[in-house]
Amino acid sequence: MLADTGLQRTSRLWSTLKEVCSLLRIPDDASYGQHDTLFQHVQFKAGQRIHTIGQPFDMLYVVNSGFLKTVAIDVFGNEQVLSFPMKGDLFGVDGIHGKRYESEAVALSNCDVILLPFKKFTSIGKVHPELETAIYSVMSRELIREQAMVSMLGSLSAEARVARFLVNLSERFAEMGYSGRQFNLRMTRHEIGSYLGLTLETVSRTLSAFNEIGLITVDQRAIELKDFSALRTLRRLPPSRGRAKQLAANALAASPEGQVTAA
Amino acid sequence: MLADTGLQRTSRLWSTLKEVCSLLRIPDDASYGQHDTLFQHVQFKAGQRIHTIGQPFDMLYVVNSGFLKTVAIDVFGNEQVLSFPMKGDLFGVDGIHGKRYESEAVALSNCDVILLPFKKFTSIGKVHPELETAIYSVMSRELIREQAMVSMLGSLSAEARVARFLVNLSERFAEMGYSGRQFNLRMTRHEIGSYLGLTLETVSRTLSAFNEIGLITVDQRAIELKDFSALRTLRRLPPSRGRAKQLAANALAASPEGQVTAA
DNA sequence: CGGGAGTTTGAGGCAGCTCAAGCACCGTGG
DNA sequence: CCACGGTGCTTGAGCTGCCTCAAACTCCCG
Repeated sequence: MLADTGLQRTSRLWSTLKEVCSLLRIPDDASYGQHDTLFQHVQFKAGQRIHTIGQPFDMLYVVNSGFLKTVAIDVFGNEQVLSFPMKGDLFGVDGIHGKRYESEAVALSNCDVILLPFKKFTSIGKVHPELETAIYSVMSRELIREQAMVSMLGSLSAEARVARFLVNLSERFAEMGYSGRQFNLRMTRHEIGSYLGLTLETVSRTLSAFNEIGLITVDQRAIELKDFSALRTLRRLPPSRGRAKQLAANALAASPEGQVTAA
Repeated sequence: MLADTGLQRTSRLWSTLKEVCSLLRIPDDASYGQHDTLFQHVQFKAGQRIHTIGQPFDMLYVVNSGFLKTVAIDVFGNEQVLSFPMKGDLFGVDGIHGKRYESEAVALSNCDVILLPFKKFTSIGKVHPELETAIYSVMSRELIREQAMVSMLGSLSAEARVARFLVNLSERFAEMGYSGRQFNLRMTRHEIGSYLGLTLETVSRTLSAFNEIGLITVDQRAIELKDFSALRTLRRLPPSRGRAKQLAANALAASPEGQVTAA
């Protein structure tokens, strides 16, 4: 089953339905307490795969701690990062339809992941109508997330994408009880670029540019957000000194022999 | 069956569960026949809105005939086309999570749409376990579709996106029993561009380029696919349009009547 | 201390965008 | 019937944001 994809020794930790729901930010229901079903935790080390493309689907997964990425591989063999699941996120949903996972999930750090055997989970849903609705709700949430990604990739500039990425990360960290101002990236520039539809160089340059104009400070993986609201609303960077010079040079080059513009 | 793909004026007013499932391409189940619940059809004229952003959610929708678009509107008021639902497609799913629709759905042609009151629909799911699984499956399918979009927007060139768009459309038309070779686009260049993360000019130019090198013929909304497999595997057009023309000319020069000089 | 993976930065090129102009199509009203 | 206006489509020309290629630097780990 999971053995070949790097299953670590099974932890002795188990979670109740109530705990799982709380993790997933699902509205609680008193009746869940009655259920004595326990869900198993599994530990993964950085780099290990939780599931791979084409592997038969039988589980959903919820992140209890740690950081992961999910990756699609297109027809031409290119990897594309689809999401960075972290505490409270559900993944594996894309396996439901075709009975096989359509993406792969990789641990970016040591992780603690809760297994939700799909059949078992949905059968509990029949006993607890609230849970069933909640499952639909979580899947809907995932869909909305993907729609937001599509929207972002379809219309935002590189700077705006990176800015939103930082803001989203910050909010996630804050939700998890960490600082939303200072944090360490868990992924490489390459992975961020893949996620945002940019090259790693563009990501690096954009972060450096944000750093230069005081929106953030960045040192390798360490990030500090300095101007949250500017990041939030950023659409396009103001002309840099370099670009300003360039524009000024162009303007000067044009004016001497050019016509005088009427006021 | 519902195979009457004809005009809306004679369309049926109600469908059985069995018919809805068949439309959705959900594995059938004999027990559905027992259910006497009927689902209402509603007709929309081109341009009419089925639901708008922020409107309270209570229904899912299935397209019985006609063509629609779903649109997100981002923070800055920009429209972004998210999908082009057509016969057999489900939409409205993004409303489940927040109890309000996150996107709006607009009819591109006259449409016949089946209403699925969410509460009623899921409560039937409790009686028919197969149906419940099927609902999960359809939602999972939608998620996979969005993932594919993200993947496309993140990594493919303009030409590849347009080519895939045509191929996907073609396959959908074929599934619906129409010709997959010749069809009319139901959406504007602007809408296609928004969907693919391109400008309308780029869409237009790309279609013209495909036309010039013989992959398709295009005249306004009328499309004919000439080289399906080339469209399928197309990654990037030869370097520039100029050179593309050149190459096309060279290729044609090899065949008898192929003497073509660059314009 | 050496090697590999990740990051930064520069220089230059090109795909796709912007701006602009003209054409095609279609419904409406004279 | 045609004139007319509005919407959508095509095509051109120029620009630029992001990519590509390349080199050097940092950090980590054995």
